[in-house]
Amino acid sequence: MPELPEVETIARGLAKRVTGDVIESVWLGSKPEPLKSPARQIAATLENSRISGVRRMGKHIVIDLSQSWTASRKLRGKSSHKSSFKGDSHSTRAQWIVHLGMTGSILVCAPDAKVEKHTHLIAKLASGRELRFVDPRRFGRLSVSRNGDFEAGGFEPLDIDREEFVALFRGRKTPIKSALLNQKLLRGVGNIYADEALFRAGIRPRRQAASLTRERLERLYRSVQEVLKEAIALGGSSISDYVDADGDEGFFQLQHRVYGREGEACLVCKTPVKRVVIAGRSSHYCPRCQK
DNA sequence: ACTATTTCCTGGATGC
DNA sequence: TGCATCCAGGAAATAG
Repeated sequence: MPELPEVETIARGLAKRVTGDVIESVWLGSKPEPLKSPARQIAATLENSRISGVRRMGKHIVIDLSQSWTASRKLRGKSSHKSSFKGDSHSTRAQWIVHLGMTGSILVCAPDAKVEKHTHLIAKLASGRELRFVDPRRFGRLSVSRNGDFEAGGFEPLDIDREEFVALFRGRKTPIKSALLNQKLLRGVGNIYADEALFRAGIRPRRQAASLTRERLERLYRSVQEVLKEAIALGGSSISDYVDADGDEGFFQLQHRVYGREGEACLVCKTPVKRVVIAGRSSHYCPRCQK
């Protein structure tokens, strides 16, 4: 389940492998697609575009696209005044936005590689390779922004400053766990890292957000950043079948202190880890260490 | 304006 | 062994 550290890892891997390549053609599966933009618009935006970079925003992968000069000519005809700007690709900036949902993955592979079940999009690259979007559970979403102005919602957890972070929870009656998962507040924190950050901060997931003191929230701020940074350094958490763009697994799952450890001894005090359901999400915590 | 609940989807695990 | 049922999760939609 890709959250911020996994998406960061994937985006970095993709950036390394496909930056500079050109998407020559796009195939979209015929079934109802997990798309947010119309299929025609996605294909039209991607085709003949050069990948100028890949980055992460929250849990979204943003693939920056620029129309190459030759592609412009091919599309618009040689008389098009649009393509006569001085070789500056910035004016045809667009974005391909990928949300992996639960089970989505982006693969870079050879064209003769077996097409996996649940492949929804294949982009043929000028280098001869293919970029494929596979998502069995179809919670992932593809979209495009034609003018490159995609906005992902709340604050980046690793960029937000302490005061902004504290202010996020002011007056919120919702459980702190739910607030951490709310992408309109913070973008990129998911179930695993919310539980892990709350454990490190010594806060129970059900605690009403507004009831936390400034000191508690400052500790949570440090915990969120710490856990995300450590996870990124280890390539994310490989739960179920997550692998990065190179097919490598992450190792942060070995560092989980509460997530997925229901009934096991707390690593600090040996009390069995509890699991409760908050907002439909399983939440793990130590009843002794977290108040 | 908020908050809580339901829905989408499929593979893997569990139960009888 | 086989079939049914449950569960996981992010975020949009819906309900309160």
